[in-house]
Amino acid sequence: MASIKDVAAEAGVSVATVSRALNGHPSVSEDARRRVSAAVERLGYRPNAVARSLRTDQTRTLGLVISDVMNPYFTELARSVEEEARALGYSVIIGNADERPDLQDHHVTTLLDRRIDGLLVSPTDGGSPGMLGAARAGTPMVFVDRWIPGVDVPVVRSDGRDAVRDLVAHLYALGHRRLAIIAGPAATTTGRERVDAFREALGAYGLDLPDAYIGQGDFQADSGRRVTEGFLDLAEPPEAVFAADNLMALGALDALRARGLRVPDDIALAAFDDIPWFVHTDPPVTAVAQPTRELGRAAVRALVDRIEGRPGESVTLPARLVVRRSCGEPVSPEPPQSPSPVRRSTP
Amino acid sequence: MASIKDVAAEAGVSVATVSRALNGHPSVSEDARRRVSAAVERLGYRPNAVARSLRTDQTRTLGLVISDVMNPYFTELARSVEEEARALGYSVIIGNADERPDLQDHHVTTLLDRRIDGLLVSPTDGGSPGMLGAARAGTPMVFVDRWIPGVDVPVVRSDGRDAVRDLVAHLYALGHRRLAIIAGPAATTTGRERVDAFREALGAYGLDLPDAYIGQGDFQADSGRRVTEGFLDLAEPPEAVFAADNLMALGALDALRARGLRVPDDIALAAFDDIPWFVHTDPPVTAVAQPTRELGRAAVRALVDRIEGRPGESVTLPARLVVRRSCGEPVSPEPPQSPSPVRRSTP
DNA sequence: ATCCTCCGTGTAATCGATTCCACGAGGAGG
DNA sequence: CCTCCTCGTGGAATCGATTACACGGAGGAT
Repeated sequence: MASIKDVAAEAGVSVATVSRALNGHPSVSEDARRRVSAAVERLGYRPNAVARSLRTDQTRTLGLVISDVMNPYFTELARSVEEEARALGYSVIIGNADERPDLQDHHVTTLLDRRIDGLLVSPTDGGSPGMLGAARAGTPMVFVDRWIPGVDVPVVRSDGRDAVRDLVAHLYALGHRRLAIIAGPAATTTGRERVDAFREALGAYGLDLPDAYIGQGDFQADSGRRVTEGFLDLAEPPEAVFAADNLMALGALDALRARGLRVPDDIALAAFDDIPWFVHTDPPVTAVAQPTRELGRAAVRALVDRIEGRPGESVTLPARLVVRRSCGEPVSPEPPQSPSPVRRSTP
Repeated sequence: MASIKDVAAEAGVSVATVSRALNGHPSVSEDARRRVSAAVERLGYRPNAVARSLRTDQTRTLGLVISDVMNPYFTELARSVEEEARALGYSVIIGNADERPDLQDHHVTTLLDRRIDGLLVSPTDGGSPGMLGAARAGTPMVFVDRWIPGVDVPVVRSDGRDAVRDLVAHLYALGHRRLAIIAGPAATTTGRERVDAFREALGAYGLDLPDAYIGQGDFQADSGRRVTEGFLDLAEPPEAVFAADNLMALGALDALRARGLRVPDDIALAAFDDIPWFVHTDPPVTAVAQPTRELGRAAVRALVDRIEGRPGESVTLPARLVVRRSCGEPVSPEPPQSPSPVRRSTP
């Protein structure tokens, strides 16, 4: 592979001039510029990004450590992150943690060793030593989707509280009273928040959320299956099940089908995170949709701000309820705008 | 960030000794080794992978340029690639080409600039200049899923011919005679092969595949929708539609639903590439399943073989038909093993 | 004519690792 | 006691870029 020296020799100038010509430095004569371009062309020269990174101490690369790539929500997030990063002149290296803290740590370490310019993380747990160390050491960092309380890092996420309230209103209107939730891991913020939002919304209707109706899942399909089976074995099974992510909803659907139960006639189902396939499941699944694309873009912008010395702010975007048929036939033809009886201030 | 010099100073030895100690070189005294470890520990030192790569001319990184990450098939492929690579001590940088040749080229170039050790590609088109150049220049490279004829690079893929024959047999047994296909881009091998396999299987039943029953798609949901609408507008619409990938099947499902058609009663549907969601669509979709995980692993092994100087062989794995309800009720309780009347030699 | 600026260019230091080569100490063998 | 190895170690070159600094020449001001 041709190096800058070869180009210099070919163009009959010094490496310094080649470098300057290539980087658009002003003080290079038109003549030199042309000869360099010609030499580059002839040799098929491409600058070695590794050498450049070593010298400049920047890789123009972002690390993205994601909880689970197989989850369509995160796939879409990853995609929008890459898009926005590319638009800003950065590459992205994705690490898939598979909801495993040890893998998450492995990726964080590897990315840091590669001297990425900044790190985007949706933490699997309360924070591995490697990650906390990086945050403390001042590596530009932004949490996306999930975050770790007490760590001073901008957070880009979506707030599902209103949408969950809309969902409970929707379920209530359809006559459901015994509502259960398949929760995510308590170690994650999204795991806890969604349960809290659900309980709070229930409270507004005078319903409570007994422990038996809180199933502990791990954001994977299998756990959705297992928890749902537990619900069905209860003396008084729930009338509606809310899965805290789309994969667990898939598992729940599996379990219900295995028992020969019909949705929504025998039991209602809703999910957090909307995905294209929910339109085509049997029945189409009512879900809380996050503005995934915007989340990814906002996260990248916040991170690049940090990298380039600007503040880099936290962003919270609202989620919204998408009503389909899995909780019962929609009551009215128009989508419920905000049917909750307990209004929040909405200026 | 602490460098090897800091470690050397802290341990009271030279940088050469630190390097040797860290890389398990034999001729380092037990004493020096201990002092280096202690210094590393105290400083929280991590070797700079960028500097190491520059010197050793290897990054221990693989590039994966994928046609479309949002396609669950490719997501799973990417995941298994990363897993196997990690097991072999490599990292993976994924580039999403989004079925766009220009983006594919962008990623290939970027990855090459970063001096990745090897490249895994599922080409979007007939081969962009950058990619062909890399192949010619001797960059270790392996094609996965799709390939480019005439380029001397190992190919890891799955052969759907038998499975497509099984599918046609299945459709025939259910009484369908007018069979159409939503094809992938003719520029891709998988796009062409699946049509060829389909036509060949049809031939075995004395059926032919008129041009009107070959819809030109691009492996994206929208094209599946569009092509399906075209089929339905025909004077004699097909009785069964075979989508050459899962996303186009999703689009087809959309279009059918929009027209108020029932699957499989009004029209049958099948897809290439099986995904978890097909179990839960309405109706569950009959599909040709590729051994995706094995494909990813085999591809990485072939590539690493090349990188490390071993031959690196092409691999072709068989796909298999998974019958569900979207083509009609399965005729027999047992899965069709190979119901095709035209037997191939199967020793 | 002299001095000062500015412009274009080249030389060389630098980034953080790996690794070739040389060197001194110590042990074995003659 | 001398020579020859072996072992552990350090000095310095090297990878391919960027960039501070120096320098020569041209042109303008005095």
